[in-house]
Amino acid sequence: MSASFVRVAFPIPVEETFWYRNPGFAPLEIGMRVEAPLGKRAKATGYAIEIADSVVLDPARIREILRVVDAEPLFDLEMLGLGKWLAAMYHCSLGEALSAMLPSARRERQDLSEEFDEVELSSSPLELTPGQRAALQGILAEPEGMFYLYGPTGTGKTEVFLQLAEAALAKGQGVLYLVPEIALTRQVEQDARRRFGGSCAIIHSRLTPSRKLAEWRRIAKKEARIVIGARSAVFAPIPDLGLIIIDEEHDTGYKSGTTPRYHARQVAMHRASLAKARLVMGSATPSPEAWHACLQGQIHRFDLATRPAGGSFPLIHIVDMRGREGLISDELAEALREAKTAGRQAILFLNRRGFARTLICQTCGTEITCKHCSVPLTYHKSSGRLTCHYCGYSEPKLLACPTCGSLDLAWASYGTERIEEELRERFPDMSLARLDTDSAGTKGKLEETLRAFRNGQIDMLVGTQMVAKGLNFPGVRVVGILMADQGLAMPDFRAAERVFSLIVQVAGRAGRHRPDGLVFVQTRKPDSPIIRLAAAGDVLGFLERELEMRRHLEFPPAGRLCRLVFRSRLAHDARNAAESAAKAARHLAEEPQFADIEVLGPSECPLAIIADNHRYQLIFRARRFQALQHFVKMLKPRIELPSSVYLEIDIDPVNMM
DNA sequence: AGCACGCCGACT
DNA sequence: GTCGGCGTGCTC
Repeated sequence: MSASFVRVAFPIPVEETFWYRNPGFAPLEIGMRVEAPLGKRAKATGYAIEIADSVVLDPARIREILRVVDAEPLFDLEMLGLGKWLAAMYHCSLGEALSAMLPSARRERQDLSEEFDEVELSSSPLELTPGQRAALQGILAEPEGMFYLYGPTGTGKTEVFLQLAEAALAKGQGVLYLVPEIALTRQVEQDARRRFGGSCAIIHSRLTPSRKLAEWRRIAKKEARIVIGARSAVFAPIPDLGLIIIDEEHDTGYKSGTTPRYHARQVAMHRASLAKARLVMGSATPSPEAWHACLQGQIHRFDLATRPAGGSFPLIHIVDMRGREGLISDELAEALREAKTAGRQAILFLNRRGFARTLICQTCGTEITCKHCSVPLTYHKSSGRLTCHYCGYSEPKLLACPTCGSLDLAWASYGTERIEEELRERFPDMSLARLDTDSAGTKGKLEETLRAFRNGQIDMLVGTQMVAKGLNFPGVRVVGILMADQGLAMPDFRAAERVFSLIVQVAGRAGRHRPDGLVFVQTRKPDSPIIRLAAAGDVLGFLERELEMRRHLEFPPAGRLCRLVFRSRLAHDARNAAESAAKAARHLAEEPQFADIEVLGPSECPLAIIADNHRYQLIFRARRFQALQHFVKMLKPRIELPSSVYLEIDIDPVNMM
């Protein structure tokens, strides 16, 4: 029997895959990981993607694999196909694609003991509103396709999702339930566990690798039939997939920020269509992309309008903060006191953590910025340091301006820490907790804060986006949105979309169970159409306006974008590479087949330096996605990069900074 | 990516 | 005179 050969894809930014001889110490199948020498590296872990008895390659060049990592394959041919699709779609290597899809544990987990907490299977399906019933029946009437549940917070999308899941499970189908971030898996997990017991699996990137692999195996073996997870769970190996749910569809957490920069919604669409499964998305503030697809008839939309828990939509006031001192308006302060008197609670939202966004020299105007990134440092009073929210660099608080030596340094704007302090001074009799990534710290503390707030032991919760998403607190009457226009001025065409959905989502925290919610939108831009539409809860108005603007500018969904970022320690290298790539791109775009392609740039990225890397960008815009993809594919080998420059390719970029 | 080779500055 | 900086080139 001749020695067999195995083709291996490595998670490196290189298109090629590599053949090795298999000495045959352990059984080897496609889908297993192997260790092998690679170039000057003694060993690297890659994925077996093909096995053959012979190869057309100089035998002298072929090396042997060192070890087979897995006892059972991690992926089958179907998943391999998905990996190839992912690599082609997002212009990365197959190994990089597989590495993003698969768990990375070095060894199989031995003990599966702590798997299940005892759960009572008490909760049964709830009575549905007419809107919920129409959606459920409408979706179940179609064997496959894409659907959207559009409805304000509290109108019971989750219950429809759960009943759809129940119907799929009853037919023996697997279910994938995606949520935008890890913090939200717990709530859905509890609901689903109560309803479906041990057939749930949880997948997200903060599981330990061995735990993740154990969940992966349970899913592949059909021991778990409903998978709940954040972005990466979209790759879970669910046999007979019948339903994919995307909760909070508009959330940017579904877009990966590292190579491959995939969008879980895009992957889910692809998987659903391959598996002939239903894809059901939902949000109170749909993304313009999804809304456009609804209008085009690609997605079938159902509207939910009433709150089953008996709440009603809150009364929203815009508070003009121009010419006012301090951060809490008198109107809001009064409402906070009234809520306290009535035994109710309040949430204050500010989308910036820390104490203050940097120091500004009052004499020369110098802003204290990060040494390694082109962003202002944020002062954290708890640590007494100025910290960079991009690279983590921090330094002690300065006493004098580094430019002119002036001692007259002042805080520019606020963060949640500073609000917390101001509120403690102003409302000494009220209890207060802060919720952001700094205060969350350990997992236990976050959950303790949330529990205490839910039980009414805390009067006010101050926080960043973390308070905005998915959390359901029955006692909340008042919501204050501080500096609501913050983020609108960002040089990013999605800035309006983000500010709008945040305001609407935060406002939705008020009065979910009682019809007396009060929301204060504090802003220095009370006339901004975005703020006005958000305060009016006019989601349709916003989407109409936004889609009109996107059409006008040919931004997504009217056109599609691809963004190339060239980064290097050396500014001129990054710049030169971007410029020569732009030249090559413009040359290629002259071909008739690429008449649709527009080349924008190169230009410095809005965040010109991150962690000492200088960044230049090039943007391609096209109406036809196929043409754009083909263009990037043709262009890539024509881009010459010095090894000091790294190129990031971002299809449908979400973060334009 | 990661690892070694290779050619120019400050040290025992 | 070397130690070591990180630019460069390659990976079955």
